[in-house]
Amino acid sequence: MGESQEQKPSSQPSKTVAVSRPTITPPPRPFTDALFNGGLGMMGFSPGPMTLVSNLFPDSDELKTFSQLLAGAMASPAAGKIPNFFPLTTTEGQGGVSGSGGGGDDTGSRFRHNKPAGLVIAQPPPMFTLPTGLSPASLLESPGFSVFSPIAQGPFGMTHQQALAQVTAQAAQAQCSSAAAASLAPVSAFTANMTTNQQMPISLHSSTVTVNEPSDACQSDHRSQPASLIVDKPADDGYNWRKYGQKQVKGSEFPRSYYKCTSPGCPVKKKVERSIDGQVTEIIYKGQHNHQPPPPSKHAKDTGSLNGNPGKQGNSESASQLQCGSSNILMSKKDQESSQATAEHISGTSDSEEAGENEVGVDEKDEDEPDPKRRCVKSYIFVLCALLN
DNA sequence: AGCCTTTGACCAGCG
DNA sequence: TCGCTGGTCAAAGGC
Repeated sequence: MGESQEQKPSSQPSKTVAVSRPTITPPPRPFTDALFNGGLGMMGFSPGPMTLVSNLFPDSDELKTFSQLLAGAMASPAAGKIPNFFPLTTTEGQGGVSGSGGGGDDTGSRFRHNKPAGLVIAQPPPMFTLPTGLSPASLLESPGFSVFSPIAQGPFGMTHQQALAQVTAQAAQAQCSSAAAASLAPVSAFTANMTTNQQMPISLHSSTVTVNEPSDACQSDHRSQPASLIVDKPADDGYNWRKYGQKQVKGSEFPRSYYKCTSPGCPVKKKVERSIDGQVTEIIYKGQHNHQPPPPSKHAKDTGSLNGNPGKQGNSESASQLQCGSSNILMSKKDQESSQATAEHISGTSDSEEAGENEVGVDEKDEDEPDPKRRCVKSYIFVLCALLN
C-alpha cells in the first residue's frame, strides 16, 4: 500500500515537510537541524537563533531581533526573497492566514516559495501549527490558548498588555537567549498565557492543531539523542498517546502516523509526519482533550524527557524537537468556528501592540484578522525558545 | 500483566 | 460506479 507517492500536485496541504526535510538535516543533529528548517539547515552549525535568522535574511538589515526577523519574513509579499526559513506547512492549501480561501489548492505551491518556511498555514480547517516540542496540550489548555476556545479569555481576564508583561518576565526567567527576549516584546497574550499558566479546561471542540516540527531548533544542547528516540513518539504534549496506525500518504514522502489520546473517552487524535531522519515534520492535532493532562508523574515522564528522558516512549522525541525550534505556527480555522471567532475576537482586542510590530505579510489580511495568527507564530517561537532554555 | 508499536486489511469519502 | 486515498481497526508481537 502506500507506495504510490509520486508527486502530488499542489493541492494538498501539509507541505511543510518538503521544507523541513532532508535537505537540511544532516544525520546527526536532531534538533539543530533546523531551527527553522530551511535556512538553518543550510548551516552546518547551530548558531544562536538570531544568528541563524540573520543569516537567513542577509538582505534585511532592518531585522535585528528575532521577532523582527520573523515578522519580516512573514510580512511582505516579498517574502519570496526569504529563504525557507520557516518550513511552510500548508495544511490546507493556502493559508488560513491569508484568508483567501479561494483557490486554496493551487496556492499551496505558491506559498512554499513565498511564505516563510515553517510557517504552517492551514486554511480551511482550523489548524494551528506548533513547533515541535511544544505541547499542544499545553497550548490548548493554556489560558492563552483559550483564545481558541469559547471560553477563551474568560478565565484569565488578563489584558493583552498584562499578558505581555508576563511573557516578558517569563522570558527573562527562562533565560532565553537574547534573541528570544527580543522577540518577547511582541509576544501576545496568547504566548504569555501559554507559557505561564497551564490549567485551563480545554474548550475547543474539535480544533485541529498542526504542529510543525521542523526540528532545528534553537540550538540547544540536545543533539545527542539517537534518531530512534526521536522517532518514537509524537511531540509531547503532556498527554499520553497511543499509535494506532501508520500510513504512507500520497502527498508526503514520509509516513504518517496516527495517534490517539490514551485517556478513556478522549477523542483527541493526532497525525504525525516524520522525515526520513525521524524528525517530525508535521503534527496535526484533532479534537480536544476532555480531561486533564496526566498526572505529574506521567507528565514528568514526557516532559521530563526534555532533560533526560526516560526512555521509551516518550517524549524523547518531543524533547529533542522541542528544542526550540520550530517556528512554525499556523493557525487557521476549520470547523471550529469558535476558535476562529475567538481568535479574531482577540485580535481585535489585543492587536494594538502588535500592529506596529510586524506585518505578517503572509497574505494580506487586514490588520484585524491576521493578528492573532501572526501573534501566535511569534509567540510560539518565542515561547519555545524560552522553554528550551 | 499491561501498554504500546507494528502492520495488513477494511471502511468511508471524494473525484 | 469505480478507483484512489486517507483514516481506522484489530491481531500479533515486543518491551
